[in-house]
Amino acid sequence: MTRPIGDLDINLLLALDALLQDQNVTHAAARLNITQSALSGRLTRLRRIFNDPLFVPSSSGRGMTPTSHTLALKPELQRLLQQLTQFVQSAHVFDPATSERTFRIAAMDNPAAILAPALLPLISAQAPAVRVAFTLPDKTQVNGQLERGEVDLFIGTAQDAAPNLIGRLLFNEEFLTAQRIGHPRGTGPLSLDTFCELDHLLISTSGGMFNGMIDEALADLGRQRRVTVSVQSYALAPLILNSTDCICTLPKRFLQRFTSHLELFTPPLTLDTFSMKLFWHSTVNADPAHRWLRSMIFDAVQTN
DNA sequence: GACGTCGTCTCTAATTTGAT
DNA sequence: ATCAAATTAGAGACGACGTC
Repeated sequence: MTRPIGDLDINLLLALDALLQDQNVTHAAARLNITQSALSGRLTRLRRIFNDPLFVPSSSGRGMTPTSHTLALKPELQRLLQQLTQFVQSAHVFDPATSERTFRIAAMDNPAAILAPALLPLISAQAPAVRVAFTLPDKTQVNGQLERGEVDLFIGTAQDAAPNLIGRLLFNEEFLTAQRIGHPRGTGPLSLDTFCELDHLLISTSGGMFNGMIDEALADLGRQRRVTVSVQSYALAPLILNSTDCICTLPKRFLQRFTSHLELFTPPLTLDTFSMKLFWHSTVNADPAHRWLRSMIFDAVQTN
């Protein structure tokens, strides 16, 4: 009965490989830089694991001859050792040109829309076989996903990230108001009165809400607006603005992607700015592949 | 988290065994 | 007698576990 592979360690595989090369315990031990006795002990353990003598004394009385079982193991052993060598090297080296790695970035479609157009050409130029998956973050799950390695990076605000994550500023963001080109109310900046009279589109990332930070800012001024459409996805906003008379107040960098269809102007009230940050877990901080991906993202932000 | 104890494993050096 | 492999004894390293 063969023993479970839990008894097997890499040193035993290296011993078997050395014995196959030298077919002599003393010479193989010298190759491995251990004593003949130590290699003899390893051979004993290999024999127990494989339930086979593996090597028998040569008829000449000098050296050991591999059994047919050992010779059958040889090609797979060499493949295994080659794969182990590559596995160890891959932990220290990341080659974008040959990597087929898939990176997962959790980001709302606002920062994804800002980053992806600049980021993806940078990545494909250096790493043609690398794949990137942008996923919508579940704020209750994303910290655990980062810790478990299910997500590589999270792009969001500090309030959405756990304090133990490593975070770096990507950009500071301010708000602009957008309306479709040809809007019946005319062009140019809005007065606060007109702003409050028009229909508004609101993006509710949690879904279904009709009030947000802008409504709170208006309330501080003793004013209110009318939100007639609430959507959960940023991607819908330009489409709806383009086909209705709604106006919408959204992050500047996002809206600037759609200036061919939308007219943008400064909102008629003071709104807080916010910081968009990149977050990752400390377990991947030194990972060469992660470092490369983070550098790509910071480069992409610079070009925005 | 630091520390001590215990059991297991692996090593070396010395010795034994077996083939020629 | 010589050479090579196997075995044995003892030492050290290491992990698991319990205690503080």
